[in-house]
Amino acid sequence: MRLKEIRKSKGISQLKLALELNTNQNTISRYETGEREPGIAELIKIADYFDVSVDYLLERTDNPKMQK
Amino acid sequence: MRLKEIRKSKGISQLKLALELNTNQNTISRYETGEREPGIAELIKIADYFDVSVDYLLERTDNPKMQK
DNA sequence: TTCATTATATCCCAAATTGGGATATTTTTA
DNA sequence: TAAAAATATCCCAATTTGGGATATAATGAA
Repeated sequence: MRLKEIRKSKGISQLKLALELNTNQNTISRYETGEREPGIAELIKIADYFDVSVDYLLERTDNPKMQK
Repeated sequence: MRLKEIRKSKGISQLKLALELNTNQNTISRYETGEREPGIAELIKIADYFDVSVDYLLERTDNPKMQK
């Protein structure tokens, strides 16, 4: 996941992101370290929050935005 | 997930898909009925097998292909 | 139609994975 | 360098998962 990179580019902390997504800071940390992975619903929440495609979030494309 | 629709458009059975993805027919069935959901690795396997974007698979875009 | 075959859904269960609270560690900054 | 902020890790109960087995549904040939 490109989560850490995206989050940092927006300049927000794990804690702030966690609050925005109604989860915990440790959960975000574990997504970023790859220790755990989000389910689909969470994946989509993250992509939507940052306004990027899931494919981009998963490092499957260089283009951040999904096609409509 | 748009899995059932995509699979049918390719004219293959759950069993054949399961064999291609090294899993079981009942697992595919449950993805299609929404009873269970795949992890990220499986999601990507499915998208790659059908050559569609994860966003398309997840019904987040009308365009099947991801951008490179 | 009926019977056989193929396709799909569901049951049970052990194992793996998850999220949260608490806390430790690391990083930043005053 | 001490306090504060940010991030990582520990433990654990609870949820979720995949697989084997099997039930149900759909297809189609005779």
